[in-house]
Amino acid sequence: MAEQRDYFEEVYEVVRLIPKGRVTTYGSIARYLSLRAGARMVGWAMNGCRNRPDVPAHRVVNSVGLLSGKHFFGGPTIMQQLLEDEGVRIEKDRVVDFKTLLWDPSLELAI
DNA sequence: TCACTGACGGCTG
DNA sequence: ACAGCCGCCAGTG
Repeated sequence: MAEQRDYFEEVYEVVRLIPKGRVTTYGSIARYLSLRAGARMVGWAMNGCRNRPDVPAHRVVNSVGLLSGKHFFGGPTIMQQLLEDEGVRIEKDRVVDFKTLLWDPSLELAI
């Protein structure tokens, strides 16, 4: 179907705005877009972004900085390598200094 | 139609 | 700090 969920596109747009070397969370995106569906649907939206190379899904982690979606990158270390290549340190599938690197659209974009 | 699952998050003990 | 439970929406058996 040509008609994707509108919030899918909105999610992709926000994800594309994430600066290199920064990360954000599913919940932050959901809150920024006022998705009452919650973070789960953001994750579901990311599932559809696998066909979209321009969407840096690796910069999206869960609320504790855990690379919960690493297994969906074709390998258990792909997501980690992508992040480390941008200067984000990963330790035990978790973003180091996650709270500092967190890029919350609700704050940074200041809607 | 019901039940279970999932790239999550918040609340409670 | 940690573990468990519930709610949220969509897809699948």
